[in-house]
Amino acid sequence: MGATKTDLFTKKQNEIAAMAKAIAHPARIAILQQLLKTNACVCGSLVEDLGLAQATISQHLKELKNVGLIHGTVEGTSVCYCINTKTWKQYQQLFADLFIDITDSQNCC
Amino acid sequence: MGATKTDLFTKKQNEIAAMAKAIAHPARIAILQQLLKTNACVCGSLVEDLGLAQATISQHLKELKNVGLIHGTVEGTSVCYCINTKTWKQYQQLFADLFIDITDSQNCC
DNA sequence: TCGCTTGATTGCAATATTACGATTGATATT
DNA sequence: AATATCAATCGTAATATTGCAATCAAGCGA
Repeated sequence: MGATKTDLFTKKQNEIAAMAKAIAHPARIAILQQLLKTNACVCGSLVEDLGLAQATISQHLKELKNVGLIHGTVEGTSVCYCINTKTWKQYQQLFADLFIDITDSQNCC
Repeated sequence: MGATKTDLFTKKQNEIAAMAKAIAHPARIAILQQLLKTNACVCGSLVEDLGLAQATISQHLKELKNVGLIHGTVEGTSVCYCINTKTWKQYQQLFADLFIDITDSQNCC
């Protein structure tokens, strides 16, 4: 017990859940918004901006990297992060597909 | 430690994260898709469909109810669940806003 | 009323997540 | 080479989530 029973669900369902989990934390939302806003790679300045410890930020960045939403390139001692446009568009599409248009008539109770 | 430091983030960021968390589990995705597909309220038959224990399904339904994505009405001994159209549209809008269009030129590294 | 069915709740065990201090590895700078 | 800086990783503690058996509560039919 305790672990999600992924074998009961379709590959797609597990995939959607994993993608949602990646953005299911305010720090990761904040990181993504910061990357969108500054357009460029803010790298380590995210630590000052967010107010979390360096180790914690690094952990969140790793998760975002794992699902491919961002990628980082080493620049000297610092690392530059930015949105992965391709994956970003996939997320856009996936959530649009999930929250498909629904008519009020479908509502039954 | 261990708990999310919500006070560090904006209300909106916490809200988005909470919404994402609500759909960050394959069972809840499966429930929503089933409700969309059958159009009507499948109620307790979700238990047979998904293969999880009744208590577990009930718990997931409760979470979906908590964020307002579904609502249930008692019909005799059974309970009829369906999508909450209003909240559904809010989710649709919120994720569309988050995954805003991005141009490849914004990509810097 | 008495059972039967349905679904919510409780209590518990297993696992996952969040957060951070401390350390490590890599690259600049002096 | 010695030192400083940045970010990843390790180890650990606290908290959250997942899942289920068992129980509870409400409505229905005989």
